Amino acid sequence: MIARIAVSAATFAIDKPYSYFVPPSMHLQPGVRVMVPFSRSNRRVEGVVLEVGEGREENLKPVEQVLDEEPVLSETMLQLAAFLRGRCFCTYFDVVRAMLPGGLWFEAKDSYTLTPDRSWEDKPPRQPEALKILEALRENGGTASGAKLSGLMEEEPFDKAVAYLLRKKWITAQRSLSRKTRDKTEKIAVLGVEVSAALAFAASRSKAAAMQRSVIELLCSVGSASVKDICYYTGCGTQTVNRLADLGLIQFQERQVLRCREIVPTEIDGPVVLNPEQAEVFEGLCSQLTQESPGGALLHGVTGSGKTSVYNRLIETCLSQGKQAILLVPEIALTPQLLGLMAAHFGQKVAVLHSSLSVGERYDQWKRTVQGKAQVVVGTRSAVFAPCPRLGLIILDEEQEHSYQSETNPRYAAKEVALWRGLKEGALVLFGSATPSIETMYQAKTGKLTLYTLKNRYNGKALPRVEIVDMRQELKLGNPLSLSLPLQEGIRKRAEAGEQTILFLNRRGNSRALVCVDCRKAPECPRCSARLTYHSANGRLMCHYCGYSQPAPSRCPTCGGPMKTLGTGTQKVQQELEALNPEYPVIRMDADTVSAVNTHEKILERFEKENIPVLVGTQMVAKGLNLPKVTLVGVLDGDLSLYNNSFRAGETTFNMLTQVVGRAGRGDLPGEAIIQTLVPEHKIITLAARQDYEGFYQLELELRRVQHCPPFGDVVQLTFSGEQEPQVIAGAVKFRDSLISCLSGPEYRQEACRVLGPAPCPVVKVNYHYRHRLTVNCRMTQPLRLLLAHLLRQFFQDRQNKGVSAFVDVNGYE
DNA sequence: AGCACGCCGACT
DNA sequence: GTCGGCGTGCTC
Repeated sequence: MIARIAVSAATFAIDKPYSYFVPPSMHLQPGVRVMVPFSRSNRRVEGVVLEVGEGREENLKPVEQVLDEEPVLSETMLQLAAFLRGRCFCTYFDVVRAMLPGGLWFEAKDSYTLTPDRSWEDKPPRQPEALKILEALRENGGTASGAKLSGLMEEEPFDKAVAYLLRKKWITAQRSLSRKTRDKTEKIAVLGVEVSAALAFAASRSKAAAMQRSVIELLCSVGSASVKDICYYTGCGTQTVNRLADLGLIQFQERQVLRCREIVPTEIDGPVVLNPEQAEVFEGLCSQLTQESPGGALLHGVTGSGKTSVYNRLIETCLSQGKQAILLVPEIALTPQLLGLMAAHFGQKVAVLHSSLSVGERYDQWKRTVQGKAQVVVGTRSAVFAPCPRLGLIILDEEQEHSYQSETNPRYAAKEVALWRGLKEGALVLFGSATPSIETMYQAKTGKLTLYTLKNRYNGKALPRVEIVDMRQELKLGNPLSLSLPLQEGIRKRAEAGEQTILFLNRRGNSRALVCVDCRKAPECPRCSARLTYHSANGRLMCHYCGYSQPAPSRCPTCGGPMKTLGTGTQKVQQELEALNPEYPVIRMDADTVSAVNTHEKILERFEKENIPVLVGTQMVAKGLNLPKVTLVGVLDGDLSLYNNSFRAGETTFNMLTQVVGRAGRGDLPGEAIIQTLVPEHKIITLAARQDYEGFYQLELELRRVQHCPPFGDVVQLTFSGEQEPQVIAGAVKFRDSLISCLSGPEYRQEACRVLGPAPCPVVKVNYHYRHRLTVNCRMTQPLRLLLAHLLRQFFQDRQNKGVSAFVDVNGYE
């Protein structure tokens, strides 16, 4: 018997099913993980069995070890892996890694043992590292783990020294595998000595140990802190903390990690009741669900139309047929209500996969799903791989959100995976949205998906009235503030009536820079071409791209001038408001006010309970809010997202505006929205103000048609990255040239491809890696996909591109 | 990528 | 002679 195996060590250039000989005593089936020898050195690597069959057994290496009793991947999942491998330009194993929970993986632990040959004691080796290792082993009773030994020195000399010692046969190496599952405890550091002794020690340390001193000082002032927090607040590495523990100054304790968010089941009174419109949609979906091959559907329902109730009833129906359902949401943190509702309705049958789950918990949920104990899986993107044995339904809520597209290898689109599984496993795939993406709506209009529409709000209330304010006019009228006169007036009126207003700044809300007042320069990350972000929580500057951190300087490093923080603008708005209406309290929600303690639910809770008149916030206030007393919503810079040059700029802006406007008037009181903009005549803005999705769709679709963008064409981005910028560019140019020359060949004649670039990525340097990219505007057909895969393989095999990596994004969001 | 193999210069 | 650096080629 031979087995075809996807091997973890295979890179993109050499990835394929590798054949291995199955020893007669071994029982193997597809989907189990194995250890196999690989490459000339026969190092043991992990693999997944793709198929088992007869074949020529000569010259094959044997499968060494079986890691699972039962397959961890079903036949369908293996097929899906093969499909995604071709789609995402990645290896089999990249996909397998995405499909399985982290807790299933094994960690190789090396340990080393002294041999009886102690000749080195008389004639010590010249390399100091080698001697250090030998002595450490002797002290430790002859055997020690690799982790402990490598902690004594830098990584590279360690590897060299070990290789040398193995060659000399002075030590032997052993490798053991253990489950990576870590429990949900956290390492807490406390002082091991008196505060005065610790401070004395800190003072006695040399300048070089500044980190140790700041750790001690931190612990003296707060008593105890988790190692993670210590690293965050002082900027030290874990090795500094460990060093202090070795010196006896601090001790470690284990503490149970508090689960980030316990899901609180919503109070529900009886079963979900649908209004006539919902009932009609539900009937349609239900009959589709019970078909042999249900296909896909799009539920387009205005904000507040009660899509969730339809999901709920549909999941119920699915379960009653003895099948399982997957509900995908863009971001777990932003959908507490939905989670509560699911927990209330389905109780123990729900498995929730959220990002703050520990590896072990994730593994438990995965197992419950495999065994069919969890019948409803709720989670983010990766939950689309949930191993449901009898899948009946996949729902993607807020289908237009870009979090459904993976930005790391494998760069898969959850929508595509959902459709593939639906087709293969006979499950209904339902996309839901108030503002469907152009591509999805196009599919619905052309009959690939069945379209269902909910036109009315559940409570029968009209959508908010929207007013557009021309900010150029405001300037002419002599109003220099970021709040226009109509908005000021609106806020005042609501406050007097005891109602609430939300002001929305169209920013990501996570970047505050520190800028020099004199020379206007902001400190940049030494590893990236990006500004450092100021974190007021620890008074440090941090880099969002690579994690670099340094203490915030009080003086400008270039000119010595005073430094000032440059916020997201929320602070400025707050100040304006307080100057205008000193009697009304205002709360702010942005990167600066949201923290681990002051979570955004807490801020919202305060806003609601204390009936604070105004909430000013960034994008984080836009989603999933249901606050009945909010009757006015103001968007301060409605056009901002129009100015990025992605083909989705119009769509993003329209979605954002619709979403924000929909926050007003959720209760019994009618809502109103004010959009401030510098381009009041812009079609996207006026359409959003009228809440005219259909008009927006027609406009945008025509634009996409002319630009050959989805759904009419594809935008492929090939990104090249490496430490040597000229080499990266040269590699990209070479790739472009061979792509162009291939495209001029006869078999690609009819493919109208435009190849642009290479151009530097918006952030050129990340962690010392320069990134440049090519943009290909084309129709992503199978031949073209194969061509790109072929050229990529060629690229990776080219010695001149050593140290340069490349990846492909199809219709990504950057 | 990772690792062995082979060729070449340096040093005991 | 032996050690270690570096270029080359292969991975069932």
